[in-house]
Amino acid sequence: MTKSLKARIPVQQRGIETKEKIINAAMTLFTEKGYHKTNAMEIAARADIATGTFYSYFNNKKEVFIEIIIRVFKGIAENVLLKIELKTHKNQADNYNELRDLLHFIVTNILQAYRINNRLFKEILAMVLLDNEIEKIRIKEEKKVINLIVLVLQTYKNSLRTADIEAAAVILLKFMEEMVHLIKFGSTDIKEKRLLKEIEDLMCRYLLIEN
Amino acid sequence: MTKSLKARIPVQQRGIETKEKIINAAMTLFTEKGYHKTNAMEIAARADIATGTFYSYFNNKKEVFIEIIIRVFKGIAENVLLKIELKTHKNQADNYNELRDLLHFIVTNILQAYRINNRLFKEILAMVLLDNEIEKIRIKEEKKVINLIVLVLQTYKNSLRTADIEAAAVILLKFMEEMVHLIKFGSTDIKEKRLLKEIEDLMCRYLLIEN
Amino acid sequence: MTKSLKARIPVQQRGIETKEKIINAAMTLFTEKGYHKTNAMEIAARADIATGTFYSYFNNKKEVFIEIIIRVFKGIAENVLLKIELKTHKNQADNYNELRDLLHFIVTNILQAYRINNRLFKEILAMVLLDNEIEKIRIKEEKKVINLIVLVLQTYKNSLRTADIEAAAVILLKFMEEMVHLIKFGSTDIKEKRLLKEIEDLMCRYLLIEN
Amino acid sequence: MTKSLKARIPVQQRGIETKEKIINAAMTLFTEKGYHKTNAMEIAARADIATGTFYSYFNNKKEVFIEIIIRVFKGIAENVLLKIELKTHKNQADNYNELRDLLHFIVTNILQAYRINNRLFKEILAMVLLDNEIEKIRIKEEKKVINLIVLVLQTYKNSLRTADIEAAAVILLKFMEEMVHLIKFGSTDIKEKRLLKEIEDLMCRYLLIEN
DNA sequence: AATGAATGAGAATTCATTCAT
DNA sequence: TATGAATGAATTCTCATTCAT
Repeated sequence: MTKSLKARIPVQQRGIETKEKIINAAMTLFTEKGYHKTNAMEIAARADIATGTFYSYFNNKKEVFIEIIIRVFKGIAENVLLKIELKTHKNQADNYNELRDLLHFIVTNILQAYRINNRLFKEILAMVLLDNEIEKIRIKEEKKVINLIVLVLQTYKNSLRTADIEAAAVILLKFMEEMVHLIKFGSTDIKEKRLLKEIEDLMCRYLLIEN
Repeated sequence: MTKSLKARIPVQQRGIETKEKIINAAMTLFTEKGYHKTNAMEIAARADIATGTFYSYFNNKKEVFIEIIIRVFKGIAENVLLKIELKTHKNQADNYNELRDLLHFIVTNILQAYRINNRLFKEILAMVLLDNEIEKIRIKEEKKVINLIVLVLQTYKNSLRTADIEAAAVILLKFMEEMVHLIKFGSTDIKEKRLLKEIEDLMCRYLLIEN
Repeated sequence: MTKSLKARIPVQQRGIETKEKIINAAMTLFTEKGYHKTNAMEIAARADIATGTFYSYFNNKKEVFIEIIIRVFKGIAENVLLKIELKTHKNQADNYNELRDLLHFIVTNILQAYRINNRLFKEILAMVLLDNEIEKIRIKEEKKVINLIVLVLQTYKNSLRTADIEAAAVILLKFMEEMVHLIKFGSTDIKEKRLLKEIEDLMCRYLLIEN
Repeated sequence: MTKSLKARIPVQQRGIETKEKIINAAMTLFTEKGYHKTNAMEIAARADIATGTFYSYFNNKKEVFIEIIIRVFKGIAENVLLKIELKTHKNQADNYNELRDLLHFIVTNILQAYRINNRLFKEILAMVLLDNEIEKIRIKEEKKVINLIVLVLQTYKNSLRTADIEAAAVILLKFMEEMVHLIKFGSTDIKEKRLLKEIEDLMCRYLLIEN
């Protein structure tokens, strides 16, 4: 805790590059062998720096992982949420088909954004479960997304079957997350297309008033 | 593989009791401080046996954890699935209200069965993500549940909106799992009652033909 | 194989000295109490370094022993073979007495080179028998010596009774080795002088044409 | 030492059979995986008895090995020495050819007697080097053989070039031992036939007066 | 006598982190 | 600031032997 003051915040170009090298090396190794089986010396070796240098930039292994996790979360957020926001604002009509379109667009974009390696992603999910600090980061990021979903849903208020928008937002987010994991990393034999159809049907039937 | 032959299979009553003591001690410690922060010597100490004795019954810490995980899975399965099966067969009419009742019954029972400690459960979920061997066990258990869900859904075929029962079963299971985690261990401020209402609504609207 | 990459190759003077300290400490302990009864922690303690430091330079106890064995082999080779080579090239006449002189010179020099401690030597011999990797090193070194003996014998071709120089070289090497062990570490009561006389007689009678 | 009183000496047929089972199991395992890598529990398991039973018959692992070593030594002695003794006494003439015949007979018989498995034999040789107790047993057995060789040589006194029969006996025994190891377990590419010719030549030239 | 469960000291090894140069 | 050497507590795992039944 007090220690965290120690880690250097690079200002010079060289320092920034070194930090970047460390993060990339760590990411490669976490992907290859997992977080727990990677150690600081290896990361340093892979980044082509001395062990001591590693500890100039990060106080410990976990800090690098947190940095990576934040980037992954941010990466997905930036790629997906932004697009959704834009799409939403362009698409103000509130009839069934257009909303169905929007939901399709969202699911498709999330799936596209999950370009992350299976192994690394599992490591991140596990770490979220095992480490309180990282769990908090996840919750914080999640809150942002939930807020956005609430906003989007409110835009279409009149077409919604559901009154409790907050609860619906949480449930929808969790559902979509789980579905992305199922499609991307799941063990089912069912083809993506079939799953996607049911997923969209489920969301539409739950959310939208049909005529 | 070859090593696994080493683990002793107790024949005497005394040995069976010792193995049980080890499993209980391990479960307590995994719950208290997590799997990764518990070591074999501690488990032995808590079980009031020698370190060597631990290694007579299990080749390593992971093996005890697998034993515990299997028991947890089995425990949930036996407590929930059985009830569902019984309920299903008693309730053959296929009108909307009765099916809604059944879904309510299922969700309620799953929630009741998840009496497991938060910490231990997170450790198990993390382990499923991190360890292939344990992932396989999970997948195997999951397949059984999916098959049961398929059976139940087929019983109510005529009342279902959904044609693709297999896909629906997988999606429903994942959804319910995630919702249980959300309610039991989630970080949302939304009260259980509100969430439950939306969860049931979602499932009914997705599955059932309304009149 | 993959693991062997782990062992640090010292670049700084300090590291080189540490490695040397470890080898010396190990040699002392193997001599004092034997290889099997010495453990890595003891070696580290004797070398005045931390246990971990030992494992920075060697992956395990065996690796230090291999290093020592190679040095012992090389030590004998350098001390003996070189002298023999020099002597051989100075001594080109091929009459009986000069050859007898040469054989005497060789045996005497080998005996002098075996200044190694009895205990350590037995440990090495045992290890050659027990460990394939070390056996291979021995065989490799032996091949070099046999080649040299073949060369020496060929120089004196005309004076030899034996046509099959390769077979003779192998047999002579094994014989000399065994005789050195007998004299240095053997349990016989017979005095070195008597043994040496017979050993030289044997070699001369076997090898040389008498007039 | 005091403990040795504990080991049961079986008198009943059943006990004798159990002891025999243990020795056979140990021999198999020492052959398969070496002495050091075999443990008491494994031996018991292979012999189909309980661990405790093992310790009723032997005070420790080494005792079984000693028993095996003695049997191996005795086995070679009985198969070889006896034959040599008989042959010697039948063959009293002392001319060159008959002695050469005898030497050939001896070498051939020793080679035949070494039917022992390579691995086990190396283990025994290593143990002789590493363990004083076992070394003593070897020395004792060797003394017997040396005495027999002395006796045989004295029988042919008049045909011998060598005056120092004791020294010659020791040297010859060591030489023959080494040659058997070379032929049986050695790493040379040279064919047995070539080696045997040189070995016999060597012994004859060393020992016998030629005309 | 036989069984197999239990012991526990001890060995090998790792690695996050600090420190001397 | 960078390097890489050093630390040493912590952990896993083994196995000869004893003991309770």
